[in-house]
Amino acid sequence: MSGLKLKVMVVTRFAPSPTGLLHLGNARTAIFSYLFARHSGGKFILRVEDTDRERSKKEFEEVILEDLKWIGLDWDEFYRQSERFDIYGKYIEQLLEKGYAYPCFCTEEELERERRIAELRRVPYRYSGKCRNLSEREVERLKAEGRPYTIRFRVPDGRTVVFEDLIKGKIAISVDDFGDFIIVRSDGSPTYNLAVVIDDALMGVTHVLRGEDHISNTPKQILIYEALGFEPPKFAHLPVILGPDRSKLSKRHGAVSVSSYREEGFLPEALFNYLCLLGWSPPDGEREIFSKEELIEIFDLKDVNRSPAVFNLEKLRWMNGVYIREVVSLERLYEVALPFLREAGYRVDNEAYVKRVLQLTRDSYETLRDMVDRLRPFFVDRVDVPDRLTQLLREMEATRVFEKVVENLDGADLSSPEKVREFVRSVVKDTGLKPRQVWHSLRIALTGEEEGIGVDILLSVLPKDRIRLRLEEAISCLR
RNA sequence: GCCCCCGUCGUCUAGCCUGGCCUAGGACGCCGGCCUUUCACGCCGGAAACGCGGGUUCAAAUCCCGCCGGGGGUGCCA
Repeated sequence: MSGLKLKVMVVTRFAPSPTGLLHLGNARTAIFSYLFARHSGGKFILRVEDTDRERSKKEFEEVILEDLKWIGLDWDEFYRQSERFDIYGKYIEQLLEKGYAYPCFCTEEELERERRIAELRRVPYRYSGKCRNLSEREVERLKAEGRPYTIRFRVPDGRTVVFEDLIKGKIAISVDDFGDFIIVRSDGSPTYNLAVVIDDALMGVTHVLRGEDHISNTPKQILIYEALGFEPPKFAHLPVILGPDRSKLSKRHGAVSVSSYREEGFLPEALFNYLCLLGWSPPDGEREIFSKEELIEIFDLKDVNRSPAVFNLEKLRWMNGVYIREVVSLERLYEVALPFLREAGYRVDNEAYVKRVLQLTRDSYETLRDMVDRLRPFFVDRVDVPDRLTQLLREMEATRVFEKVVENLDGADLSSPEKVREFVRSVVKDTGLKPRQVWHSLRIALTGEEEGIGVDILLSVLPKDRIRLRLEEAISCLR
């Protein structure tokens, strides 16, 4: 602690609504908010925005929290809006009393009709203001009748709200573009625009980082801040993430949830790193691989791009490969690989063996899913050789190779890939066959496939009894 | 339709603020070569961009204007 900074502590928050899985775009927003807070030694708050009782689901909340933790985020405070309704109630009263808001008895059908008419006439839709000036008596009467009502914010006429966005710069929006908007639903629950303002103000949020799809909400919120007598925070609207067709990344582009990437065998470190590079770039140099700690150190809003970025799975895959082969420790790789190997039904009780295999093969797969396929020969007892390849073995006179190997197996030193190559060279010499033929024959008998991991690596870790078993099986099969 | 935002290789981007160092740099992907027991990995090389049109200036990717293009919003969703 330098103790020199007298600035007010930075407080950011991530506010997901539990109406679906954690989307990559939201995950990136969360990451940027987190980095920004941690960079300045500030506070990062997680707040579940579940005011919409219809669509919010507890299961989604659980998965979102799990995904946030998985990707490496931690938070200092946690809130759930559904538990704060009484707080909102107090402020709603205040707005009503001071005339900043009023009850609206228009039904959804009525409003829907107004909207359709506006669309037909090709004019921008705004609430008509029908209930704006209802007398107190009228209001009481309608309430007494039991008519359901919402509460609308009374937007001041002719106002243009201007704010300085930390990423986009100055943004000015006229209130004519939206009109009086609903802040309390007819079931009494506050809408997003109201709850978000009260919470951000009460929680001391200083910087609101969110997707740019929220830009149009910002003037509404600023108006509420003013009506409530709160100081608005700074806003930073992040460009959205696009799919390959340049429309907002969504389900129809395929996997978009953090959990699906976890299931596909991506490492959280790699996904975190990749997401940071979408819309942000390091201030100097051309490096792309950064740890979370480094990102906390160098992250700055001024380096956030203003334009939307297209998500590129190929690059994510590449980066994941970089993490698998050279960034993470063997210990860490073992940790993340184990569940995948287990799930595939592989025998992984021998930790040293699994680690040996991983260390020798880690430079040849980009995801843990790929790894599972790639490592099959290391973890199964026997392999199936398709007829086509059995035929090929015959043509290559493979029996001679296998017999020779089995014959010399006991005395052979197969302790390393180098030693294996030495051994195979002797087999080549003894059989008089071409090196290619020998290697290829061994590959097919040992893996049942024509391509894959290096045979030298395979032979150097595979227990001799398993080598013998596969070769003997191949021999009998060829007879 | 209306409002707002954005516009450098196919994609992510550096450069733009503070014009000249830009014959525009890096990365993914792509193509070619090397390595090699296969596929990968690795190494070497290559193709590939300042949306268009005006203006300002000795000089513009960089500043100004217009156009075009893309995106987002337009909910009793967030």
